[in-house]
Amino acid sequence: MGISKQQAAHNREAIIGAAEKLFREKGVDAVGLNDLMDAAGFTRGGFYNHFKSKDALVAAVMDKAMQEGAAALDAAIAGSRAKGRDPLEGQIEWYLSPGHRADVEHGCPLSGFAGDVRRLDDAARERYARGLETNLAYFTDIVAKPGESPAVARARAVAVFSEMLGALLLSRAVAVSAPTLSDEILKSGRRSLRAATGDRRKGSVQTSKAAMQR
Amino acid sequence: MGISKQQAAHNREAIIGAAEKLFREKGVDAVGLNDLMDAAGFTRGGFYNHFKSKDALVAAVMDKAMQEGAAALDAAIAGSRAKGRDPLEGQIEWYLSPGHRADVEHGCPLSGFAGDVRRLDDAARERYARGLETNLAYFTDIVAKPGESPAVARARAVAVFSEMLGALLLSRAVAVSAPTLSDEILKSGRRSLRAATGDRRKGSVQTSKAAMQR
DNA sequence: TGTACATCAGTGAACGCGCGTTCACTGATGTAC
DNA sequence: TGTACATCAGTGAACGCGCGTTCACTGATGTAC
Repeated sequence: MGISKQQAAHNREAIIGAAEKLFREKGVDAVGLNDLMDAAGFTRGGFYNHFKSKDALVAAVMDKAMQEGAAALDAAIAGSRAKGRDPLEGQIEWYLSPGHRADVEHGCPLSGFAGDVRRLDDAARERYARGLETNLAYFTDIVAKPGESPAVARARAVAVFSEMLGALLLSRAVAVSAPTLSDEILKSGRRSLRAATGDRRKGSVQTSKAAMQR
Repeated sequence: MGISKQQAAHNREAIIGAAEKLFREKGVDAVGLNDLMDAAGFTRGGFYNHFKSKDALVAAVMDKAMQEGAAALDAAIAGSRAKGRDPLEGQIEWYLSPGHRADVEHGCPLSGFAGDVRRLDDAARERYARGLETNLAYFTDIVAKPGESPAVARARAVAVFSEMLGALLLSRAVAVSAPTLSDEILKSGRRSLRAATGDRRKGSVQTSKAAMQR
């Protein structure tokens, strides 16, 4: 079964794609290479033509997830600005929505892998940390208030994102066993974050312009 | 090797204790019954004299962890009050401390199991949800401002705890690969929560109420 | 441009290993008389 | 109170299974001439 280089590269991406989906859904440990290769449409043995080991795949998956996450955030911010809406508000509404709670697969990778990272190997953990750093840079941008020092904006970005991620994780943790509580967590998070960031909008012309530049 | 009923009950607790430690540290999936029974000081086979299955053990461990967590929180609140200190501030300082970040084993079980819950079986998930509910009841108590409606206090409790848990999880996720960022997350969380709850003492009830309602 | 051959992605059986669980066995504990 | 026996916690070998990984093999692709 000879295969063109182009096709091979395409197949490699298919494996990473299938892995990302399964890893987020079931956890890295719980997904076997057998299931994985089946899902990607190949037989077990071919895996090692593409990756040195399962750990190497995990690192590649983390890379892809973080890159996609950053691209999605970037696009969402640009979209909000194009419509004259506040990007931070848009993020909060989406992040703490029932839709995002249900869609671990395509949602924020920082939340999707939050439970696993601590136990993954060095390469994967490093990529996660880099992804978080990128994410916080975006948030520093969109939480900034006019005249605020970068350090203060950054600190608020960290706090805001912590609350978003914490609420989403707790909400997901009890989504099946306590759906009412799960909804309540999302709702309280949305309200609290809206209140904590809402005063930013008054005079936000300056903000968004400044934010655009950096 | 006949054994007294008392000794047997004691041994059962030893298994649960060893399991709790290992589950939190390595994750439920990653701990085999072999390792587990070794750690508890017994041979593999005896496990099934005490538990129907690994899932049954997981539920028992979750029970114990949540019970201990609630007891510790209760004691900490009582301690703070006895010393005339603010229990919420005490909780925030402890929760977002480097010590708690490092001590997954004995720390807050809601954070320790946050990554695993979604994938555990019904019994374990239910106990986690009940533990979270208990925890939020305590927090509603300690975040409450004079004259505040219970619903508003509850919403703030959920938001405050979400931020605490999110910051702790993110901090732990990058503790090895990005220690500076990890420290920064704890620090920003402490500051943000102190600021958001500090006005409670000065009795500026009106302001915060208005802020929460919208 | 056409032929000969090396490359290498994909196959599927097999490897050793550790998993969760079962089992026959043991012997002190706890109970019935 | 003393004896006879059922109970059941702990033992350690064994079960089938799926894991991550290796391997010899295949055949179309890509390359050298």
